Amino acid sequence: MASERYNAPLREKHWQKVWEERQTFLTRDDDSRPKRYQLEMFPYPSGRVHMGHVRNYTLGDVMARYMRAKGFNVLHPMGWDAFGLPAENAAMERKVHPAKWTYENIATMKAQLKSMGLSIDWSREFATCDPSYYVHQQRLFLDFLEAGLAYRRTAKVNWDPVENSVLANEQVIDGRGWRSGAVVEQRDLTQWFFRITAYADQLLEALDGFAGRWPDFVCTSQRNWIGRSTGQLVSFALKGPKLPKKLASLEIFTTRPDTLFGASFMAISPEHPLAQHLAKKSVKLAAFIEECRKIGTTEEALARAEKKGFDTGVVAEHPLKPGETLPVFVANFILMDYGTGAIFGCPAHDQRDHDFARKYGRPIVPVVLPPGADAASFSVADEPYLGDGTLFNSQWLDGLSVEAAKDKVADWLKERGLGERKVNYRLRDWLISRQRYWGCPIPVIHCEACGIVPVPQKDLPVKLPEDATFDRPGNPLDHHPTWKFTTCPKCGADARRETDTMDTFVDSSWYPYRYCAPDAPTPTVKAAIDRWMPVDQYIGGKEHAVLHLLYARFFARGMKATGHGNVDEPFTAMFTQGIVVHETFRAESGEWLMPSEVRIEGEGAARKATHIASGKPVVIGAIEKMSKSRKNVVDPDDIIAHFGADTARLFIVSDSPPDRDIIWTEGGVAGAGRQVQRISRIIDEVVEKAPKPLARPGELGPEANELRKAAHKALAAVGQNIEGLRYNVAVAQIYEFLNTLQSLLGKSGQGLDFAIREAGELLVQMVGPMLPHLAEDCWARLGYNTLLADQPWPQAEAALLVDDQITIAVQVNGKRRDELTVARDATAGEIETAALGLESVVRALAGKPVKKVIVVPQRIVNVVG
RNA sequence: GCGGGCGUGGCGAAACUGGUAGACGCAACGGACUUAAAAUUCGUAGGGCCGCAAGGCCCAUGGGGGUUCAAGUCCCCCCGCCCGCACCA
Repeated sequence: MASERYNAPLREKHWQKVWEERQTFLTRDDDSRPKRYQLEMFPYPSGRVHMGHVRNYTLGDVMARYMRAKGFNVLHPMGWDAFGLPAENAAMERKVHPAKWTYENIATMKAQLKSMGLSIDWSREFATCDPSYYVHQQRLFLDFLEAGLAYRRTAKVNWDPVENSVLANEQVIDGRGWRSGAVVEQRDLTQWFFRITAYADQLLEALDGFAGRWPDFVCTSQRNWIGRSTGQLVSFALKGPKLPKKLASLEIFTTRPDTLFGASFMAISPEHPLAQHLAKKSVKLAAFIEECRKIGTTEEALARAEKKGFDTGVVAEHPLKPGETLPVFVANFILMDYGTGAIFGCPAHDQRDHDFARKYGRPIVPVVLPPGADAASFSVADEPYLGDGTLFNSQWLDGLSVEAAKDKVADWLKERGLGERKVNYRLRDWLISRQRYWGCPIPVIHCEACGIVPVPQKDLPVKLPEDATFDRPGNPLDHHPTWKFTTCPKCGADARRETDTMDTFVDSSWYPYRYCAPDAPTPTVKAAIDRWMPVDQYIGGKEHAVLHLLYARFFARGMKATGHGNVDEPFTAMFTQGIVVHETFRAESGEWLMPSEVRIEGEGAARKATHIASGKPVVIGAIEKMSKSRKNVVDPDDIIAHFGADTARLFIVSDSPPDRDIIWTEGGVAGAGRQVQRISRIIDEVVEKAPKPLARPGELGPEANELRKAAHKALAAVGQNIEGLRYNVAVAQIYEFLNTLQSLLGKSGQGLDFAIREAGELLVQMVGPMLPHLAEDCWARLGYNTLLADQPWPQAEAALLVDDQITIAVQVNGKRRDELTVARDATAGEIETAALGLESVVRALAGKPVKKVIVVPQRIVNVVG
C-alpha cells in the first residue's frame, strides 16, 4: 500500500487547534514537578517575523518540548518588546499612531509565531508598551530613585542626530548610533542615569562562575566593557601663578606607580578644571582647548586626531624627588571621563608618553631594567620598554620587581597622605533618558520649589498622551500642548512633568520576572519569582553580549536591593545563536533581487542565475545576513505555507550547529521537506506491520536485536544532544537510526515486528521536539488517542546501550592495520594474544621483534615493533 | 596593541576525558521503477599509487616543529578568518 503524501500545512493547522483547545501548553504554578524556565529573547514587533526569529524560537521550542517530556513543569512564555523608535518613524512617515502600528504588528507576528507550532503559554503574553506593564516599570524606577540607583545629572552624553535623542555608551558602536548608524556627537545635557557602576565589581566577579554555561565571548566582552584596572591615585603639588586653593594640587590615576621616578611631564584633559581655570587667563590656551573641542565632537575623530599638547607654564613638584618639577601640559588625548582626567607621563615605559616626550623634547629616563639587560647600555630611545623587570634609577625602589615597587610606592604615598590605591572602571553609568515619545514615561515632576518630586503611587501610571503629533523633529512629549503641565504633588504649585522616556532596554531588563506573574498588581510577586526565577536557559542573538545581557544582570541586582527580585543573576545559562545568511543576487543594473525572483541552474563553477521575469543574467553575490536592503530574505510564511512549519524547523536544526551562522538554501529546505515525508512514510509502514503495540516475544532474532539497539542508542544520544544544544548531532543520530529501521522494514525475523513497532513509537517520540506536528500526527496513526505532547520522554533500556561484542582497531607502530572483534569484557591479555595472532600484524611487523603492546580495552590495541 | 573564538572532503558538518578522522546530511555519479518527469529505491564515493581481482601501500584535519606507543584533540612558533575592547593612563 502506497502511503499518502503527508499534507503538512493542513495537518499542522489541525494539531495547532487541538493544542489550543486542550490548553496543552498552559503552565500552572501549582504543579509539583520541578520547574524549568525556558526563554528566548522576545521580539520587537517590527512588522513581520523573519528567519532570525524562526531560528531563535525553534531553538527554544525544541528545548521546551524536550524538557516538558522529561517531566519538568516548563514555563515557556512570549511577549513583545514593543516600545521603540521604529513605531515613531512609522508615525511620521505614514501618519499612523505608534500604538496602532505596534498592535497591528503584534497581531500579525503572533499569528505567524502560532503557525510555527511553538509550545508557548500564550496566557502570559504582554506588550511592554501597555500601561499595565509600564506602570510597574515606573514603580521600579521610583524605588530605584529612592535607593539611589537612579539619579539625574549633567554630563557629556552621546547625541544621535538622526534619532534626535541621546544614547547610552553601550549603544554607540564605533562612534555611531547602534540603530541609526549616524555619527554620534558629544553634548552637555542633564539626563537620567542608572547607577550600574555601583555593581561593577559584582557584575565582573560573577562572570567567573559562568564558565560552561555562558559563551566565553559574552563573558570576555562584558569583562572588557566593565574594564576594571587596579592602580594608584597620586597627588602632585602645583606651583604656578596664583592658583586657587582647590587647584593647588593635581591628582592623577596611574596603573604604573612603580615608574614614578621616570616621570618627565604631566598632562591634563582640556576639560579638566585646572585647564578651564588657566584658559581664563590665557588666550592661547583657550584657543588650544577650543581646537580640541572642535576635533572632539565625535568619539571617532577623537581617537584619530594627532596627539597635541600645550605647556601651561604651571609645574608640579615630584612627590618622590623633592626639588624636581614637571611641566603640566594640556593634552588632547587625555579623557576627562577616565580616572581623574590627569596623568603623569613616563616616556620610557609607555608608548603614548614616549611619542609625546619626543615631540615636546622631554627627557626619557628608563627605570625598569629588563631581565638580563645591562643597566649601563640599556636604551629606550627608540621605543619604550613595556615588560616586566627590575627597578633602577629609582633610589629606594632600586632592585625591586615591578609588583613590589608598586606596593612600596603605594605604602609610601599613603603614609604621607599623597595618594591611595584605587580601582578604576571603564564602565559608565547607564544613561536611560530618551527624548522620544514611544517609551515608558519617567514618572517624576519638576517643581521650582521642591526640585525633583516622584509621581505619587496613586497617580501611576503616568500614561503617554494619545493625541501626540509626529509632524516635526524633536520630542513629541515636549511639543504636546498640555501634557507636561501639572502641579507639584508636594506643594501644589505649577510644575512640569519629565518629558524624557526610558531607554527601551529598561523594558527588556526585567520582563522575565513579569512572566512569572503577568497580571499581578505589583511588579513582581515573591512566590511566583521564587517558583520560576532564574531563567534556566536563555537563547538569543550575539549582538546583546554587552547591551541587554549586561543591563538585565544589573537590573536583577537593583530589583533585589529594592525588594522586587530574588536573584543576582537572572539567566543561569545563556546560549547565543548564529545568524541566518543567504546568497545575494543582483541584476546587471546593480539592483538587488529577491531569491524568489531568480532561477538557478547548474552546479559549482557552472552555476548560473537568471532573472525569471526578464530572462536576463543575474550576478550571484556574497552570502550575507538576511536583510531587507540586500533583498536576500526568505519569508517564513512562504516556507510554512508550502512545506509546513516542521520542515522549516527541521532545516533550522539540522546540519548547522545552533551557535554558528546558518546558510539558508532552497535545496536544503527541500531536503528537510523530503525527510519529513520519509518519516511519515516509514511510520505508515510500521503501522501496516504492527497496528498496535505487540507483546514482547520470549526470543528475539538478530534483526530484532539490532533494531532495538539502534533505537535505544539513538534515544539516549538524542536526549543528551538536545540537552547540550547540539541539535544538529541529534538530528544526525535520528537519521542514522532511521536508516537502520528502514533497511529492516522489508525483512522478517524472530520478534522483528515487535521491534519495528517499538522503533516506530520511539522514532515518533524522538522527533517530537523538532517536528511536533508530524510527531503528533504519527502518534495518532499509531493508534493513540492521547497527545504526544503529553507523553513522557521514553527511558532507554540500559542493557541495549552496551554491546557484547565490540570492534577495536589494531595498530602497528601507531598505524591502523586491522580490526578485531572481541567480547566487551575481554582482558588486555586476551586482546594482545588475538592481535599478535593476526596475519596483518605479523606482516606489518616484517619480522621485527615486538617491543611493547599497548592495550586500551574497548578502544584500541597498538603493537610496537 | 590586549583579550576571546575559529581553521577538518565539492558543501554543511561529526569525532566523549589523546585511542579506527570524515558519522549524518546536501550536492554528484551509476543502476532500478516510469512512455517521460517528479517522487521513490539500490549502489559508489577524501586524495594518490600498485593490482585482472581479492587486496595492499602512501598522503591527508591552515603551515612548521615538539611531547606520546598513539595528536583534529596537548605544548611552542607562524599564516588566515570572525568577534569584543582600545589615545583607558
